[in-house]
Amino acid sequence: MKLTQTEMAHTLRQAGYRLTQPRLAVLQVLEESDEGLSPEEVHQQGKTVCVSLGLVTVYRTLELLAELGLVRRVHSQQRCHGYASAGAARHHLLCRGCHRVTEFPCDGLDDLIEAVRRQTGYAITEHLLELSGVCPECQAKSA
Amino acid sequence: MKLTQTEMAHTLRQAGYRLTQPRLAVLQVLEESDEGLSPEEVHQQGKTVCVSLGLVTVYRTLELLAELGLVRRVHSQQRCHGYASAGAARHHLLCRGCHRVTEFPCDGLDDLIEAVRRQTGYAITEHLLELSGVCPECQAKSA
DNA sequence: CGCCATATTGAAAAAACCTTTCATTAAGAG
DNA sequence: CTCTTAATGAAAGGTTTTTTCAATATGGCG
Repeated sequence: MKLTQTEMAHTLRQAGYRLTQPRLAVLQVLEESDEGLSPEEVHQQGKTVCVSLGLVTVYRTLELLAELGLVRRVHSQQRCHGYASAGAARHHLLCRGCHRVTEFPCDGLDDLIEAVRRQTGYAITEHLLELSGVCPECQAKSA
Repeated sequence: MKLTQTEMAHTLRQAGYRLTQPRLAVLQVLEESDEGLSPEEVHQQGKTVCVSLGLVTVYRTLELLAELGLVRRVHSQQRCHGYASAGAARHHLLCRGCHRVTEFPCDGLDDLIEAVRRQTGYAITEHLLELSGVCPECQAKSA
């Protein structure tokens, strides 16, 4: 279920931000698309809604919307360049404090994936599960 | 459980690649680190192992190692710039063919997360689950 | 309804990041 | 040890992202 532009606009106002044409344009583009878009793509499409829309504003708006949870970052294997040593598993646990990357045993995911395959018809070949939070050491430090 | 440099080196040779100083340096850096590293960071640390190591080689080596599964890409919320409209869920299903991003109902993940919390002591606040594969339409097209 | 304070914008410039090219080097088969 | 060629590093080229700053438009207030 997708958020409507109106709901998104409401959230923006609630958080004390102005409801500007460029922001509305970005919201509309994202709402209408069911692909993951790059800033450049949002910019191109957004200009059909708000002619003067600048790329810089797209960057700023996307960041803002992501902060407010109206938009999600999508991570493609093509475009991202952060690396960690790989063990057997492909499941990461990130610590927001020390940025450590751990891996964790991951049971029960296969069932979930099988269920999604049945429901959607997708042939699922890869998965990425990243949990993030605060590790015990950093919890202790901040206490 | 982390792969040792020796095991990694073995895999490289198996796949028909040469075992070069720069590659060993990158392997060693990644093995010794338990953080997600950027190419630049790998380069800096790698130069202490192989003085002549060039940044270009780091890029090439990381890509190669990722292909061989010796290294994983880690997706930080800071560095990546692909976006999609956010619905209620934070679970993406990507199609490799048409790059569509769908969301899927995700049951059973909470149990998994709770289990990880118990085992590791992490306070887990966020998660990202991305499945990727080929959607039914694209499967039909390529058949 | 129109004015004003200021958050927001867009353009340009700067910085960071990533890729391509190509002559040189070094791995490893023989 | 020699030779073939994969692999390297430096430089140049191209993108992508961020910073800066004057101009603009939003929305509260009269």
